[in-house]
Amino acid sequence: MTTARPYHHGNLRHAVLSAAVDAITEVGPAGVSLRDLARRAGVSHAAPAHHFGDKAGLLTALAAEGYGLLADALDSAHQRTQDFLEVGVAYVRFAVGHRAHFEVMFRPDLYHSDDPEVLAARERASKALSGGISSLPSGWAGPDARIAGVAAWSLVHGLATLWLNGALPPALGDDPETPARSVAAILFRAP
Amino acid sequence: MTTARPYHHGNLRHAVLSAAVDAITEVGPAGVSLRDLARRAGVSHAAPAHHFGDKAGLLTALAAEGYGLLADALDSAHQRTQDFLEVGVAYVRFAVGHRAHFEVMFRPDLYHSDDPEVLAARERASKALSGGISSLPSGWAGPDARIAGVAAWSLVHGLATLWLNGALPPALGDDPETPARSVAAILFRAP
DNA sequence: TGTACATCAGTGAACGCGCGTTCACTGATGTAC
DNA sequence: TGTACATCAGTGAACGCGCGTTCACTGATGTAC
Repeated sequence: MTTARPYHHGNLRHAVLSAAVDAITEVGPAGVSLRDLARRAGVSHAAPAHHFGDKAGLLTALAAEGYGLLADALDSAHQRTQDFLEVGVAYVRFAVGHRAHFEVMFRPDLYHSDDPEVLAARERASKALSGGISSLPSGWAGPDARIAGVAAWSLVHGLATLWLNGALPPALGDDPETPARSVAAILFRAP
Repeated sequence: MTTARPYHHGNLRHAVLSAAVDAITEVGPAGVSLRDLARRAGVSHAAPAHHFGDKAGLLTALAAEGYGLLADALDSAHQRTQDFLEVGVAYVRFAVGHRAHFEVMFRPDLYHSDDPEVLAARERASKALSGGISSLPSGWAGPDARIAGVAAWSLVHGLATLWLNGALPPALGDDPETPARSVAAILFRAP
């Protein structure tokens, strides 16, 4: 951050991605325009396209970053608590705390979902989530661990999505971690 | 459907809503334009706005219709099977079979979510879903029936959303009802 | 240390396009008499 | 049964706007000598 704005921005990539997070939080991933991001970042309107190619390229970078952050959050929760329930809670916390990333990640039609960086980060997040199943009481997962993983993922993903949409009853309070812990406890209680 | 196109369309409302379902299925709710719907419905570009006011008005009608269809589907499944697991499966079936309606319904920022018709239909769908909890083995819901309802809703909503996003492993097959039944069975097994 | 030059990140004017909205209009339909 | 008139659903030309993209350019930086 120099005082006088130099000709070379220095960190245009970061500035545009950061503007994208703000804009997406306000208007959603589909409503964002490259010109608006340029305005927010204080650069010429053609700069974002110059750097990212096009809007899909920008959102690809954001999705990859998002999957990386999610993987970090899940891994950290797992190592910290050794409790898969808390991994589920971390998933919900990530979705609500990184709404823009989360919304882009699950709209593969908006970005290049076969981008190598995206694939690698997604694989890492997927492993962090499904791998945690093993820390549950033995026998919980039942005969099909894959289906158990889908159930756990669906539960936390659904709760996060409904929460972000404002679809859940206001009586649940302000903190999504509370209902997240409650519903996860229902799913994960011993069979 | 008369042979020569008359000056008065006769059922512009239905024609535009139907075009909207097609368009949303192709490009998502945010990507739809009134001019495109007019083209698809074979009417002048100003006709949709004339009838629905604006895009939010159109999507409001679609959301109300969607909540009504969902309520019907859940009620029907409940009465047919007396099994809440099958109500959950019906939820997933509705989401996948009526993708356009489903996607609009859970984007309240795109329409007038306080519209009386929307509120009434949503209330009906909500009752159909949470009311079914009572058909579960007594004691399943535990001390807090509201949280149990949130868990059930989150599970089926999450599965439907992940399925529609193409986020789930292809190994699950082509029919979302199979994993829906499996994950619901995990959640609903006796405590 | 100084000079010349290649590189390339970012600029800004210009373009064509599809959009929502406006508004005077057209013509089909329904009702009063 | 026929005529006059009000209503209103839908038309189509016109507008201004923000968009993505193109492209010749500018100027900062790094490297060779």
